Amino acid sequence: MNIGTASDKSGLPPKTIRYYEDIGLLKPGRAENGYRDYSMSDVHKLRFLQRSRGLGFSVEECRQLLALYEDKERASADVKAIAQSKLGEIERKILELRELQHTLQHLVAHCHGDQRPDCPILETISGRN
Amino acid sequence: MNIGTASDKSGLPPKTIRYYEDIGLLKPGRAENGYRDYSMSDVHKLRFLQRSRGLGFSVEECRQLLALYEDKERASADVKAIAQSKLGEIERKILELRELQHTLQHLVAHCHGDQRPDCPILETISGRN
DNA sequence: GTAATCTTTCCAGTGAGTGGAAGGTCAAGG
DNA sequence: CCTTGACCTTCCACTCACTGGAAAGATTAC
Repeated sequence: MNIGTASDKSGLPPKTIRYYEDIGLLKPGRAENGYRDYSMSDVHKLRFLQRSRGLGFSVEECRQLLALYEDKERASADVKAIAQSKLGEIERKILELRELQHTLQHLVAHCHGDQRPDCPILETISGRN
Repeated sequence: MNIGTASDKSGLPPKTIRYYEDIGLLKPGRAENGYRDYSMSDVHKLRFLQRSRGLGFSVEECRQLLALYEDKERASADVKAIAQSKLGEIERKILELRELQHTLQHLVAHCHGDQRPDCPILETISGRN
């Protein structure tokens, strides 16, 4: 199938699919006319990439995951290690996000919402101390 | 203080601090010798940038967030509106991350982490379950 | 006094795409 | 058969938010 169909089936834009080929993630066949020709197996890999990128894995991590996916003798310990390190990152991000949420909530709570320019929280945070 | 100290205190690399100056996020003073000279107020802004960037806000969004601290002449109603819209974004980000966290936690919990070839993480990513 | 460690500027490269031009191909309608 | 429009191809440039490195000047430590 052509790249457009593969794009529809995988959820990845054609540009991205070509980019993934550029960086060696998958090599589809070529039709007589020079068009890329995607097999169902290629589409499965594209979907795999689409999902794992969406889970926050970097392209390099996706390359590793894809290799493990393709390798029937893979060790699931490798996959687990990658996923666990991602979990650590996610947790840190959530904690930081909550901190920022707190800061902004204070800001909003103490903001009069009228035309007066004074805002005690702004003054504090902008480093008067 | 010099850029190195500001870097230590803010957690941002000197390169990034200079970049933020380049794109007009903050303009430190200059010492006699031409070195950038950071005040505590500058350091607070840098720390704020460090946090908000780490949470997925774009530099343009950070510019707006920073304006909440800097622009004391702004009608506080505007300040409040911007802060509240950012709060909405933060909440959505937290929810998204929690979903991702749940998915990955579930997958890690069911992954044996041994040499057996079946791995629920890969199976899920590849979309057959 | 000299070596190590800043700091400065500028230029180039990264990751992960995205946009657009110039041209080749294909299926449908008149 | 011809044209139109939707595809497809390559290539080059651009994005964003940095990051690395070179060359040169300033400061600090022994």
